[in-house]
Amino acid sequence: MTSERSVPPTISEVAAAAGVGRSTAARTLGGYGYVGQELRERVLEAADRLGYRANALARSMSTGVSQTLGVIVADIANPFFGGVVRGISDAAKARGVETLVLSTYEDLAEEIAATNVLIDKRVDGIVVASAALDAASAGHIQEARDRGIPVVLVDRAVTGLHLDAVVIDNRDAARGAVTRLLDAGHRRVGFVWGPPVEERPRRRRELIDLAARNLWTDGERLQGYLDALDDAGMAFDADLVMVGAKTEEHAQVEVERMLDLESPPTALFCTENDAVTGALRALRARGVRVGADISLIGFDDSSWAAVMEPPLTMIEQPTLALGTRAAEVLFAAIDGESGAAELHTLKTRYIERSSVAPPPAG
Amino acid sequence: MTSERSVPPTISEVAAAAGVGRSTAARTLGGYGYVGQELRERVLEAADRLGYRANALARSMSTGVSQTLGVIVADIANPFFGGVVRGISDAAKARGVETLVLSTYEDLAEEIAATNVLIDKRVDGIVVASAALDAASAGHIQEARDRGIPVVLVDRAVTGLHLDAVVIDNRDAARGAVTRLLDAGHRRVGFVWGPPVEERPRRRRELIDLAARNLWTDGERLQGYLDALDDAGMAFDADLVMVGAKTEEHAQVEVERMLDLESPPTALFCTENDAVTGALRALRARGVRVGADISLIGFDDSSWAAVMEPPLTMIEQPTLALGTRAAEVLFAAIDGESGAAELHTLKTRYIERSSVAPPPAG
DNA sequence: CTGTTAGCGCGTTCAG
DNA sequence: CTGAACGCGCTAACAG
Repeated sequence: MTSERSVPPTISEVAAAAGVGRSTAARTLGGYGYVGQELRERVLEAADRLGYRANALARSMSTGVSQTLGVIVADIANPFFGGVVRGISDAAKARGVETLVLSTYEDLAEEIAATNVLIDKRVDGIVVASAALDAASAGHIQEARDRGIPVVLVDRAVTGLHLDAVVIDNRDAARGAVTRLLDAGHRRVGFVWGPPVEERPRRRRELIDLAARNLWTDGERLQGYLDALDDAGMAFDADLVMVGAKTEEHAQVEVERMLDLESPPTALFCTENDAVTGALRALRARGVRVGADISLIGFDDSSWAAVMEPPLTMIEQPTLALGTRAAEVLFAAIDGESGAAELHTLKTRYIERSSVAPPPAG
Repeated sequence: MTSERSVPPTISEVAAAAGVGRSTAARTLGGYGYVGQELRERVLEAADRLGYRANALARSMSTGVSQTLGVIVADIANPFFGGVVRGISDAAKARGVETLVLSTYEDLAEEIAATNVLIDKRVDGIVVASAALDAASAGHIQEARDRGIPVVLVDRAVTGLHLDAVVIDNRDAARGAVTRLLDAGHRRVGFVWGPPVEERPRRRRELIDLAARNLWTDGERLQGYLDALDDAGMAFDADLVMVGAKTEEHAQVEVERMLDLESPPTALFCTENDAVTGALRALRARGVRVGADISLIGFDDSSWAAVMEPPLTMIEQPTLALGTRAAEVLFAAIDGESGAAELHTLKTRYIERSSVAPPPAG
């Protein structure tokens, strides 16, 4: 029976128990200012005996620092963001800072609400993978900045926002992957995942405009796809790009549609994990064999990709590094050491396995 | 140029701007007590004009309620916990409460540190998937309780701790899965994943003791495996259970070892996602075909399991429900509506696909 | 209905 | 080196 009390002891109680003034106790327990050897020990002993634990809330109130940073991502259950968040919180923990994570599920209204919550909680900084498409829809981010809270973007830069951003080389990665496909001899390469529009853009120009007005990652990857086509002097065929809802189910629908074309794709470039599984469902439904009848390259490597039949060639994103880098940039800003806003681009890794082969003869 | 100030306006400033007393402003902005129609509007207008936003820290200090709950899991990047956390934060958000997530990576020391942080931040409640094996190593959880912070366990109950816990029917699920394998005619069923001991337990009794002294989930699943064997009147063979590090790599090593036995398993029961991929690596390395040469059932369904060749039969865990339920139980405790500690068991779902077949003839 | 007053627990001058 | 006194921004009794 330790008969603990349900209300935690305050620093004053510790001081009383130790027979010293409040501020002497505060100084030793807070680790600042001068305290004599003897009193310090008495305070420590009393604190230990009473089970004293500083009230972080009260401390934050008077210091104005919460030792907490906020992270806003689309979906914490997505392994990609899981990795990013882990990277951030690892870096934060190393600095003695906690991490508050909020999910928005790609909803801008939720993102705004999340930002307000973080502002209200007086976090020391914010890392956000924003769903905002441009500066005009990023007022909430501007507001955080105006209130003196440093913000860094991760995974997705927002065009027009003069802010630090940590992203990967989406465009180059996509271009490289599609080029590999082209080099293997493919002339018909399907692009799987977004943009989320109803009408299929028929002209190259429309598609580029669309890319520019879309989520950073999607747009960049689409541009990379077009780059590769350009490099090879090939025309773009609207029928080979997926449009509509970005879900596994719809990816399947779109790939099945492509397979039914008169001149179906002989290779697929999938820009998301769910795009890969959706495409695989379509291939299975149509009895098309990966690596033999069709080639495939996906984004977001996962352990299962290596045990597929055949093992899938994938582009791996440095999720942890994305997070730790974002945290570093944020800490620099918090410490007032940051200069002009910068775009930090991390490299992806092309993992070659067995899902790419020359197109079937004929 | 909106020329925002970097220090946010306080409620007193709003009151001054509106020409009313602080508490009138506080009452309208805080949404409590009576305020006249006209003054209320003046306050609202002033607050809006100044861009007032309540300081949640200060509010928490005086109310003693932080409107925040803490969640401690092993690894936020693990899709399983990702789902649980999402379930919790969805339920929390619906209640206007925020969620603080901390990862421990299965390290008890980290878990204790995380608990202390949450106590210091005065969260209103804690949900934890604890790595503690018994009440003796769960002192930190007791301490939170002693300080009046409700705690509910999720995914893993801790034997000896008189606390609400929300878990799945691990033992039944394992027993059911292994029974299916046995019913299909298999006599040699390998158990893949844990316990993490050096020496392979030779007797059934030792294994049961081990199960009892291990992580809740692991132990229960192992018991279920033994149950199924008992039901079928079959003897347990120590060579068919994996021991050692719980990693994908080691699972591969252990499965390869099993395949090299004089009498290798004709079926595998994998109790984790990484156990499945590890096992698949081993099968690939040995040229053993799933569904033909060997049957397999895994835990933790994921979208990729459905597109494997053949599609994998899996046990799906209700991750979101686990989270929402844990949150509900926690809220009940916070509201003082909870009775005696209870073990809430959620059902898993057996998803039959094509990785189970009769053992090969011969 | 409204304004005044007193804390919440801690950090931080500022005399002693 | 120590302790008293004030303030952070807000809620909550309390009179008016």
